[in-house]
Amino acid sequence: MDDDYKRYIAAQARIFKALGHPSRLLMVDVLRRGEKCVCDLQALVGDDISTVSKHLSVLRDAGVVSSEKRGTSMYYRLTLGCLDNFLACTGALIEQRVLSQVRMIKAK
Amino acid sequence: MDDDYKRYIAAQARIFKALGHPSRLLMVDVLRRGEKCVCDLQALVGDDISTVSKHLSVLRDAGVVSSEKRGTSMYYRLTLGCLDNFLACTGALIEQRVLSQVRMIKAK
DNA sequence: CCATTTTGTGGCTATTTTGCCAAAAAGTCA
DNA sequence: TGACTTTTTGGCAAAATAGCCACAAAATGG
Repeated sequence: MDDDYKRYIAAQARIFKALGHPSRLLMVDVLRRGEKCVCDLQALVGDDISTVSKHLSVLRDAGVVSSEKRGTSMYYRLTLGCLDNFLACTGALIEQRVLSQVRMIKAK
Repeated sequence: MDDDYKRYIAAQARIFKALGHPSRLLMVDVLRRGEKCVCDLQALVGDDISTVSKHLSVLRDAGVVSSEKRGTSMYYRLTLGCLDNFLACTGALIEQRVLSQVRMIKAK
């Protein structure tokens, strides 16, 4: 029971971990607006395409995205929902922290 | 502009990264129900207390939690909102993946 | 069939993260 | 003050991650 709970949390942590890299979150953010091929995502993040491919496999293994081959290209789409709302919250947290840093600087 | 966007995404990725460790997500999950002292959280995850302390500093640096000393103990509380909703979504994703694995096993 | 395009893998090094122990801070209580 | 409690920090070794290059796989077009 408690062991199941820990396993469940570990599975969720894996999803957060997959999202916890700038290039991967950038790709996921763009995928919110619709599917993209690897080449598009490679142009977006600017890394070597093999690096992008490995990042995408991390996201796929975590279940965050799914892929489908059509013609010569592989298309990735988002499978994780609730991101709009949550990213708004993390964004608010970031805004808030920036503001508090500004206040700290002013208080000097 | 595009550079600011990348910085913003990187700041958000830092939050996901902080949540992307089983022990840290476990503590955060419990903190949803109210503040806890370090000793409580240490008992929860079972690691050395110095390890727990470092995990907490990662969460604090990312802005996910805040801390306050009262008496002899340090109390941590959650500062990031929207977690209930998002964890429900990641949970649904995990359920769905488990089910699809069961189907794959049965299909053999 | 062969050349080309697109994506994934293997292998490697550099960097980062993790988690423990020991010790330092910072309070608290007698 | 001095012993004790709670938490943090420094330092270290093991493990994991990131990102590049070279090459393999798979599909397409001529």
